[in-house]
Amino acid sequence: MEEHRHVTIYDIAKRLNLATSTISRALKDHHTISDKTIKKVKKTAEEMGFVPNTLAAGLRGNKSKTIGVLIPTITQPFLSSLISGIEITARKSGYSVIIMQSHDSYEEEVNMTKSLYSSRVSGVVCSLAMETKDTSHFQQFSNNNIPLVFVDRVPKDFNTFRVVIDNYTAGYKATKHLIDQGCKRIAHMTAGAEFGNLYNERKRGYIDALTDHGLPLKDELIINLKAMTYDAGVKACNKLFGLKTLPDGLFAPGDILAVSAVQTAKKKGIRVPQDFAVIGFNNDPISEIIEPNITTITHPAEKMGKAAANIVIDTIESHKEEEAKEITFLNTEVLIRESSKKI
Amino acid sequence: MEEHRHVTIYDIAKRLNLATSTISRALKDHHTISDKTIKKVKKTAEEMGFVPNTLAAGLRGNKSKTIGVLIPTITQPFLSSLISGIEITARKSGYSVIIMQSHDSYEEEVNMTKSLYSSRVSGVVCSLAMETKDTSHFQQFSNNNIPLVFVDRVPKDFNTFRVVIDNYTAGYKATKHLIDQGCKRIAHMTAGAEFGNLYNERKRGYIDALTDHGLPLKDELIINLKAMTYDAGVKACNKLFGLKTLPDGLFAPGDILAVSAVQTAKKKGIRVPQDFAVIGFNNDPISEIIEPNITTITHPAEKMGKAAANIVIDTIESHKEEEAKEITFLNTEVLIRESSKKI
DNA sequence: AAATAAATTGCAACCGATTGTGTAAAGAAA
DNA sequence: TTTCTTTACACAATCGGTTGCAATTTATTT
Repeated sequence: MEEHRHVTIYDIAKRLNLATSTISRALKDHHTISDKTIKKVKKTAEEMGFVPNTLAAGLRGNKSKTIGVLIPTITQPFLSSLISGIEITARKSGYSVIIMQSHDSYEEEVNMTKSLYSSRVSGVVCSLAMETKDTSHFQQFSNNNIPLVFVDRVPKDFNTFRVVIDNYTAGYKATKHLIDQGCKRIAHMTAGAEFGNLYNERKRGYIDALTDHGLPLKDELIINLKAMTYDAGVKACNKLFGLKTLPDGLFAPGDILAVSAVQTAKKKGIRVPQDFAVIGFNNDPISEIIEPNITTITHPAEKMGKAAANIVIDTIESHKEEEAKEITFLNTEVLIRESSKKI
Repeated sequence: MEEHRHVTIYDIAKRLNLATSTISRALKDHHTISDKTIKKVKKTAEEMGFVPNTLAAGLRGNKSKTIGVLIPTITQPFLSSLISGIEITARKSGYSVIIMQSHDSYEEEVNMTKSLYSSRVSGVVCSLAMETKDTSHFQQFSNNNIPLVFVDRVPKDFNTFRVVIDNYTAGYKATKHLIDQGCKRIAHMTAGAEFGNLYNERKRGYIDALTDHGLPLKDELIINLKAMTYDAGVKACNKLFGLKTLPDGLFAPGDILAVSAVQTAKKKGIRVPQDFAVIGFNNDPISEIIEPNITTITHPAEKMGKAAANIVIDTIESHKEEEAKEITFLNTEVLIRESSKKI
């Protein structure tokens, strides 16, 4: 195999008897270069098969036209859609996307922030690992003017951009929907106190909705899960279905949990939605395939990705030093399907 | 906000009164540097908050410790698992992963290969876009000694590494399984002639299995789909269920199609598996959640990703010029669940 | 103690694009 | 024709690690 050497602007310069600076400028339509030269340079570059070396450009400018994405895992519908949104938006503006999975480990997350910084990413989009309770490892980005956007699972005490849904309101709406359907004993699953306070917020919404509508809050109906998995959901349901008085509704803060509930109920002969109305969260693909279809709260994953990427890019390209680090709230909706339709 | 300046090896060198070359070598435990110096340098680097600039290193060495991943889309269980495998393996060896989605567009794919080349990725893992019929845009990698591995949807006439499953055998096994269950009229869905000959292979397996077991091959039982979507599956099933003699089995080359078949059958009052046995492909999460559970062919996505990444990394680090570009076959299995159990 | 070998560290070019500043050429105004 | 502008391009430093080779110091041998 012949060792082709990469074609550089030096090669073009030599061929055309021009300076490399002229080549560089001509290739990006700099106004100080004549049209004639620009045309000539571009043509020659094309002919010679020139492909710019972004490493060199990045080194010089100390930025790489790259967005780092740091998330717990990509094999999860919500997160892969999120990434998809980021990638599509980034690409439109000529940015590449580097992906790293923390697998919900704090230690990995810390290492990965170092890697990303080391790669001189132009910006970072992150959804925090479950384990993370301290975000000082993100300080290096803020300190060096690298835009940082947290998505979905965000820290509460860190001054950066955030793209989220209003989990409190979503939780409230979900619960209210069940109440509207006539449910009186609505169960809820949640995750233990966590740093990114997403499940706590949903739970707050649940509690307030109950209270506002004169329903009692029963501890036995709130199940704390360690993991948001199918099996954990089944276990929780078995506990619920073991109560003296059964619940007549469930607000599950994740579709996979809702699915496990629907199926566990079926097995016990509990009819969904007649005896037991279920609402999930996320609008995962499975929620509209399972039978009965699951009523859920939409979670605009791809939109959130696009929004996050746009914030990163805008911040980079606006060159503003001190920026207002706003929180972007995206809208969620109750997507009514069969699993909750009592009326 | 104060503009922190990145700490460089020059800063460390100045502080310790050493040459930058010494710093550089000390940081990577070069044998010509004394232990004392190494320790001193590392300690100072740590104190000063030094983070190596991989762009600079990459520029010098003309490689970026980055693996480019070019796939149709990441929001698909098989592909996101594939990426996950790549990312995990890459990371272990200190490589980053850049993701790009072609969205099955040939034009996008071409542009993305340019981007990847421009970023001087150390290697590339790719699953071809549906539209792609010509792979000359990948030549730039081969020409420049950048390892290229195709996964799953691979070209047949391009001399590179490939990581695949044996689709023919898988198709054969799937069909054989239905035959073993007593099916006599087995339907099949497939995709029109495509470049990455994956569905054709599965179909070949289907045909040979029928033939080998003395079953007639009926054109009416083979449905050609344009897209492998739920809706396309429903439509195809309606066609099947409109035949004078109904099929008693279906080999769907994707779980989503199998799901659509199971549900369509249910609606028509056709019992699965008693009247109609179904086997899918991929072992997508949904296949074990839907009721009845779907018998499927395992498709080791994460393993394939790991294998592909390992090939890339091994090739880079072995520095071999002329390498045998083998095809790696990963194993698939029939995962028997309820949707096919007639006996 | 002299000489040779071995262990350390320094020097400087290099990767390739970018960009501030300087200069020559061409055109306009005086 | 001379001077002042523009216009078009060249020079050279720069980004920050890496690495071949030279130089210096230290250790070992005779």
